[in-house]
Amino acid sequence: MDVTADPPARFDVFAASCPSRRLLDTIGDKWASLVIVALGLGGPMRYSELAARIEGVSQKMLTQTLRGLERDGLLTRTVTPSVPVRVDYELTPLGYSLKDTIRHLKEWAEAHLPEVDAARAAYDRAHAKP
Amino acid sequence: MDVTADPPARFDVFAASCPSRRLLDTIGDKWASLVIVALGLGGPMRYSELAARIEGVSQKMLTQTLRGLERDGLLTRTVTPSVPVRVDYELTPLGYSLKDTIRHLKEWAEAHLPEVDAARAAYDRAHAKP
DNA sequence: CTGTATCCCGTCTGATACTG
DNA sequence: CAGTATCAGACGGGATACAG
Repeated sequence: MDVTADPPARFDVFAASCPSRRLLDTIGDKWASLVIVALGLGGPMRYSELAARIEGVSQKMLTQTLRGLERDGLLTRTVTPSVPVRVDYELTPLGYSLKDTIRHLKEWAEAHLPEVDAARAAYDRAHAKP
Repeated sequence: MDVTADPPARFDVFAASCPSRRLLDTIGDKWASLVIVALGLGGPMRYSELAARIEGVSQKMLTQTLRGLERDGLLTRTVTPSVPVRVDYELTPLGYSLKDTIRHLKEWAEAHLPEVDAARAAYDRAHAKP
């Protein structure tokens, strides 16, 4: 291995190529974060349970999201070849660690979202068309 | 104040109408989070400084992002009517508190992104076309 | 310097229909 | 049950031109 070729070790979030952008891709994904929270709450869940629990997600988006999270090593997909088939999803330790991080977001939201709402209302009032 | 009328106090992240979705809209927004980090790092910054610091952001997106954050009460916009005009942006206390939350994300990223990369590589290898 | 206004294309998403 | 395939519409976001 060539030690002279390892610039990616440093993080520069402002660089377009910073890997941290990919984390935001996951966290920011509405469905991905909901899947993580759901699995973090109640342990393994079946496909259909997730579909029922997460309001508004389409079949396509759920599948797509699960594939992405599986690829990133955040959850495992277990197929039981019964009839009909049964597929369970479960967070990996990596997935659990991310869930804890998401919990910080949740706490911030619960603590400060009312302020954001107030700020929005004030802003909209000030900029409303007369 | 009418205590009988406060159902929104409970959070159900799985409900389509949950206010927490709006937090993800902000955090997940690539440019919004970068603006917050940038301002959290070096105090107030001018429009042009932000544009220079945040690699790859277009004029349109920067302005749009700043307006959104201002509306949410996360930063203030101060216009100095000189010639040419000067505009400074600064985090509010609310914005600073969110910055701390984003820092948790950053720490997770630095600690675990290599694992995600490894997982992706393994997944892609396993699913590659032969 | 700091925006606003338009055009426009690629991506994302949701329905719908079909399969192992 | 748990997906895959396909298509059309909505939307984000960049490039460009122009204004206060």
